[in-house]
Amino acid sequence: MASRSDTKTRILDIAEGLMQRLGYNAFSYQHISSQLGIKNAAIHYYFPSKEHLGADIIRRNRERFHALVNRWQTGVDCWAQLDGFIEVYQTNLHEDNKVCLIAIAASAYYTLPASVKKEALALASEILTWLTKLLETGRISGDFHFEGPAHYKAAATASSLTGALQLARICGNEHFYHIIAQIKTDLKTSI
Amino acid sequence: MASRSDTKTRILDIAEGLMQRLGYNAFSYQHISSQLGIKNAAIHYYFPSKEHLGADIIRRNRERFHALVNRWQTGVDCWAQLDGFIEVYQTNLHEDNKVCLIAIAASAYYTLPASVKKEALALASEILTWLTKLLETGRISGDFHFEGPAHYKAAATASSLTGALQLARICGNEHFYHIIAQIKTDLKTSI
DNA sequence: ATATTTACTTACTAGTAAGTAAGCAAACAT
DNA sequence: ATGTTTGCTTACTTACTAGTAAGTAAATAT
Repeated sequence: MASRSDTKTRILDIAEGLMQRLGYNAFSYQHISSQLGIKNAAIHYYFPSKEHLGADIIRRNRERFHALVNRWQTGVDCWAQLDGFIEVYQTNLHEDNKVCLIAIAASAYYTLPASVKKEALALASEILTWLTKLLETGRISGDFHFEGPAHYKAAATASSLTGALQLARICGNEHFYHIIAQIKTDLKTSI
Repeated sequence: MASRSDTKTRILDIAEGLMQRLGYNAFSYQHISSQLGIKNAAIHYYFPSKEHLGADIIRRNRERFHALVNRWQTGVDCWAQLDGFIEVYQTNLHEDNKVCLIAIAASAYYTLPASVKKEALALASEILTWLTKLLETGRISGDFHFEGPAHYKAAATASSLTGALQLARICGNEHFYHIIAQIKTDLKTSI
């Protein structure tokens, strides 16, 4: 008998991968159960509905993001933090061209159960808040160069990263690296 | 008896809206037929499979894009062209927070039939090619300011626009306008 | 006037989706 | 040793999916 947390974590791992590859509406309990070698109903034992599963997947992603940025709280320089953040997206690219959960949630938004929408908003807000602070701090310290409100630049940068993974799927992975290079170039360009 | 082209066009109109709102896997023949007041099988008469329908939706979008940019071939200035291009996205935002077909195709990419993938690639490539030329021309004429290869900047800009519609869904429409403002600000920032 | 094509509808199939109820063996608690 | 909880499986339901085959009334062609 596997321990509760083991199976639950394995379900989340597989479901997260499927969600990022296939989208919210195209992945199913059957995909998960067949990959895990258990039965469909076993997933319902841990996640009564797909809504619970979907919300938990995004929640876990949020927690991972918190853990990441908390490690940087004390004196990691701006460019290193930006690179660390970009690395998350690059890892998704390398892991079977996964797309970030915000893109997945957004494109299926009007079919999502309430709690999944809510988690998606929390994730997006937390990323934007953090990125805004990073950009503002970096601009003050002279590390980053851009005009306009920092939260505009944060939204533009985040949406560019989100879009980069999507464009990479359709047009080829090199487009991801081109976009990263451009984001960095733009932040280096002094006025 | 409705004429062939009337019904076919109406199917495409409704299906396109559903695809942009719900995603490729969440919209169904039943959604279309009930909205149109016809039967499910009538759609199969015009579009034997969902693959045909999906591919035709994207193809029509490509043709619309061609028609748009062809009107600009003779001496419309760079900023007017960029504004015209952005307006397409803004129209999607206003029409029930539709997301662009590239985002829809990307997030469901690994569930898409071959011909739909192919059309998505064609659409994305054509947009990137056009935008690259516009940015390069604008940089030479001194209208746009940016560093690095024009096709890098085109990819970054296009992915930012694609992402903007998605972020708007989750976080609120104001984010779309912030991103547009930032894209324009960045292109005005001289070195 | 007759034959054929067009634009559908009716009625169906096979597959898959999420979700549930009941049972059962192993682990654990007392 | 006994009872209870845990972690599942078996077996099922309801709903919906794309897709098909056969039929039909109106429009068109000859």
